[in-house]
Amino acid sequence: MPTLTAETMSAPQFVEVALAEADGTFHYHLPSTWAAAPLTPGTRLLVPFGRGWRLAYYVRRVDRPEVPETKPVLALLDGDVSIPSSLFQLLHWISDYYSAPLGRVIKGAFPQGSQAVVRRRFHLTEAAESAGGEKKTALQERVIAALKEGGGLTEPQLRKRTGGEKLAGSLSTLKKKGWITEAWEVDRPAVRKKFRRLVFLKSDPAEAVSLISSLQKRAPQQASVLQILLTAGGAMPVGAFEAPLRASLKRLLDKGLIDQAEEEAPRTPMRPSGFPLQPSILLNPDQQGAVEQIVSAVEGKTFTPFLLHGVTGSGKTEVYLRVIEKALAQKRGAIVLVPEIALTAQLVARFQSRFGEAVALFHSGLSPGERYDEWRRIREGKAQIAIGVRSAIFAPFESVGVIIVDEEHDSSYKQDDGVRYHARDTALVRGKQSDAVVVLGSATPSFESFYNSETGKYRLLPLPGRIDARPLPAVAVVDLRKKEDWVRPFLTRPLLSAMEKRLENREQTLLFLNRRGFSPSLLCPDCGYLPHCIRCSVSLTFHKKLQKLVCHYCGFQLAPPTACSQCQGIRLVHLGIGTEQVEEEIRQRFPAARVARMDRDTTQKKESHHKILTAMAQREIDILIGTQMITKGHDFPDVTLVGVLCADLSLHFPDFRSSERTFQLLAQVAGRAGRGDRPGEVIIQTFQPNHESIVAATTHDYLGFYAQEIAFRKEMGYPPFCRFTLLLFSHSEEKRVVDRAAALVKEIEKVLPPPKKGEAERGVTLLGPAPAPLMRLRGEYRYQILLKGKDQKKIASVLKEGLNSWKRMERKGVRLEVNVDPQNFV
DNA sequence: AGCACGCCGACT
DNA sequence: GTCGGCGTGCTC
Ligand SMILES: [Zn+2]
Ligand SMILES: [Zn+2]
Repeated sequence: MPTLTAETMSAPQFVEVALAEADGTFHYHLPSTWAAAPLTPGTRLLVPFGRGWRLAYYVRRVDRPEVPETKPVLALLDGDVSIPSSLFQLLHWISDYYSAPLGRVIKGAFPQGSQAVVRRRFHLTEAAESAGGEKKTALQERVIAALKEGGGLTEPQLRKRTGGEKLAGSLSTLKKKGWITEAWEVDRPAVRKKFRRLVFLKSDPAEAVSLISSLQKRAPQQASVLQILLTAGGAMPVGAFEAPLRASLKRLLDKGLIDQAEEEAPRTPMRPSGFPLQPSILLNPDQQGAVEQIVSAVEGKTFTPFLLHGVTGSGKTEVYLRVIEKALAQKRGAIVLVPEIALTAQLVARFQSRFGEAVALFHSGLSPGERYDEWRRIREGKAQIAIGVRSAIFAPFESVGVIIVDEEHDSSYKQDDGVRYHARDTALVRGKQSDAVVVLGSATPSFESFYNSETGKYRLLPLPGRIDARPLPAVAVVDLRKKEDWVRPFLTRPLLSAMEKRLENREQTLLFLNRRGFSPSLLCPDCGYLPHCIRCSVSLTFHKKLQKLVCHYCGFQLAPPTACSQCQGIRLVHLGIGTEQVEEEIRQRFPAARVARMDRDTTQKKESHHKILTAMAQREIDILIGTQMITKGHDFPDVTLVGVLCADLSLHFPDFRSSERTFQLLAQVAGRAGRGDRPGEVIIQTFQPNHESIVAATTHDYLGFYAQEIAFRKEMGYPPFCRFTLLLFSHSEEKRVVDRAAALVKEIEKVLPPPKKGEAERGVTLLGPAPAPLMRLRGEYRYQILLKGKDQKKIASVLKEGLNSWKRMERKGVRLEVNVDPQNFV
């Protein structure tokens, strides 16, 4: 490997790069011929690393490397995509704030699969042929056999052919013995531009016409091909010609009468169809006021955060559309973030009917190719609006004018593994970095956001009225403690009679239960035993259709036992209820009704989700039962009754936000009732009819609920009055986890800032270690510690020191994950 | 991620 | 004694 030092050559160029596979950054020198290479941050490079090659991301130039000897960058691996510099700034912030390796953050900002693949290929050596007699393990034998048969193979290819999960060991042994060699290679990305062949006329239309008539007799098919081409405007993709004409096409090409070329054929996500065009509606005064304020901020091109607080049906979307128009007029991009389950065809149709091709779409249903093409449409300036889920915050605009975060309170904006960023908070930072306007919209804003609007950090824009002044639905509470009202499990007299009325009137009912499956556990009443997951500390959910007990955390499945495994009792009973059981009960109760269920189990297939929604819209369903999924994003004008079967479920989460979440959920569900011209009714069943979340939901009183809860948060010193960072330790041996967590706590305690003068509490306090609410997951024990403080900067510095200690400490294989601003404490 | 190195208990 | 698995640190 040619290396050089600062002394051996004149003015070498040094660069800092980040890798997705190794934390930190590394320094290399550029080949001297590249000195003027225009590198932009995020540019992908091939570098030597250890004994192999890696893909690396260019970060910046450095005057002087940190290490005495640097290796040279080998090649530029940039394909058709690059990251705009304004976005790179944001990636830096994410890496820093969420304490995630920069390389991994950068990797996540590129469309998946669009990167060149750097890997090694193994070959058999001569020595291996002559070393037949030496002893080898079975896996090693299989590797050799596979290589003998298949020539050079990559690791995934070998894995497939040998069935070996743990190949690494065998490969390195074989390599050491000199029986196999490896060669590094760079392969083209799996996701690439798609091309199609285009044929076109070489002559102008007049000449073509005379050509056609001259061919008419001798070669009528060729003439008709030319005619088709002429009619199509002179050019057409080969694929658009019917098969019988292809031969004539080829003859024309051979004769040189027409020509062909390759053209990119962009893959576009399915466009929703069948929705009525919504004309630009007249704004009510509140909407008008909101639009004016936001638009003037957009014109000012300064970072301005707004909180648009409007109940469901208050016309937030129309406000968004107007604001986006303004940003586009300024030649700046717009990003619209929407929670996954709210990103419906209905919403997309609305944006596309207004903005057409300018809309690029990002959601989990796209193929990698579609995602890549949509990404490039934005990068190349062909699309100005990115609408999508969490990761759409990385839309590669050079310049963003407005970022909208719809349903900003939704917890799906927080990524819960890997780089644990919060898209709403990231949106605010991107807005600040780009001098853009950020609009957070919600009917039930997160307390953090509403608090920020009270302190003046955000500008509050209330939309108090519903369009057409439709009243909010009447909400009734049914006390589940009154067992005399129970007709069937979780189906009470008041709810059933309200449903009967809807069936008579040919109106629709939504039943909401936040729990899928048939029953959340089986119980042996003789000994109290509940079947648990073998790898997680949760009971197994019974799925009737599947005839399996399923772990909702790790997917473990078990055939349902016929007898108790502890006492052999055979009277196993279902404890609690899930949507599957509700569906069964409802079908029995209302045999004539058309019943459907929408939850993760019934929407596995790609189009099933859409099918249910369409059936619902066309009134082919009388009663729809579902989980969270039914609560967002669709207008069902004929739903006049919403039943919440058990409102308590979300109250039991081990989380200081559980009251807030429950209220938000209930408000959201209630918003599904009465969106047409008929008034809606909501029935909430609960064991805690006096709980503040439920009381507030019955009166649609966000402000009252907020006032009460925020006082409680203040008293307890919970967010928004403090910040949290959660550290999660995990390992299959419980005592190691406990021990290592305690050891780190000891280290962290040394660096906690002292209390301010006159205050009892330190600037950052540490809670734990304590078992995580889900103490075991996939066979690993989990303990956590929580850092708490008013000043995020202080928490961050404690965290940094803590992580430094962790790096130096004995870790005994225990994993540590950092979760800044955790939303999910399980 | 992949590799080398050092440590420690097991075993020819 | 030395083999092998585990844990740790390093890769520019
Ligand atoms: Zn039993
Ligand atoms: Zn499990």
